[in-house]
Amino acid sequence: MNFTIEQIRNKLSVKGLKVTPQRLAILDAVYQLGSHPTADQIIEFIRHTNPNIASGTVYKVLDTLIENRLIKKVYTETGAMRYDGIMENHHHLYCSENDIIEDFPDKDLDKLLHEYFEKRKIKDFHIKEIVLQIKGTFDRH
Amino acid sequence: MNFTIEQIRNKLSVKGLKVTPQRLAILDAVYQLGSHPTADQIIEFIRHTNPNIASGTVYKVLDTLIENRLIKKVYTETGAMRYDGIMENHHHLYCSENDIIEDFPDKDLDKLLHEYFEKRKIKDFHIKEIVLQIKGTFDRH
DNA sequence: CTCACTGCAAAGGTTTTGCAGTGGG
DNA sequence: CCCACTGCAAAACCTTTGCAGTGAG
Repeated sequence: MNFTIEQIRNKLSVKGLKVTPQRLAILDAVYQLGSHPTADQIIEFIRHTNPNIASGTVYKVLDTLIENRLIKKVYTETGAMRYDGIMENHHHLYCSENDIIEDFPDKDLDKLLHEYFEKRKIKDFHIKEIVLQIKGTFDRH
Repeated sequence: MNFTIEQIRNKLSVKGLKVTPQRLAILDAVYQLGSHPTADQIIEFIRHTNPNIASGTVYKVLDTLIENRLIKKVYTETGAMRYDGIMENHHHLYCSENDIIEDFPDKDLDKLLHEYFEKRKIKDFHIKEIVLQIKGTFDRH
């Protein structure tokens, strides 16, 4: 996931958000860090180029980005929230041994699930999104 | 999910755990409360019969129960962890509007997924468990 | 120029930890 | 009896909040 600063600037503009150096840095960090960073990892990463950023600001910006559908939260096993810059539907491989979460996009699987739930309606429930938590272990890493 | 105190006592014994009033109360609370209580809800529930229990103890006992595969953690959107007494494979309906998490057992779906991943092997990853996060909204409630 | 955004610091909520004392096997 | 478990209180975490000051549009 590589976006230029110009592309990131544009993503913010399109949503009517003010383009601040902090927002650029944070969204860039989510993209560059890739594998579902925590707020803390984002702060760490940003401090290299942006030493004065406040952690409160990072949380506020992350919330704003979520509200504007530029990033997503990922539910995790540990206390800390993680953030995900990929907005296309995809699933997650969880390895509890080393706390890794990998992306698992699979169009065929999405199609299969869609067809299944077309037939198998859930009473009184309207599905918006289905995310698989595929838990297991990596053979290497 | 209704277990007698004797059954709960037995579940603990089988795992080689000491049967203490606190552990009985906590496991009983997870079963009785049903829909994925938080630690706080468990403490609240237990205090009625067990006013002196320490919250630290509750967290320790919950960890012990998880290690011994008597309960599971449920990943959630908010900061707080939730606990689940159903050990059979099942999925979850998430409604973010009212923070409800409902169980969704579905053997046919499990079979479908199992067959799918028999064919569609994930490189270097060994699947232990698949849980669907089915996100959406309840029509009533 | 103005209002949304940032920095700072304090507070809030949840979970963990250490240690002395207790009770289950 | 002995070691695992509990109660208590402090601390560690992560995240939110309020407010004064700043800067993007």
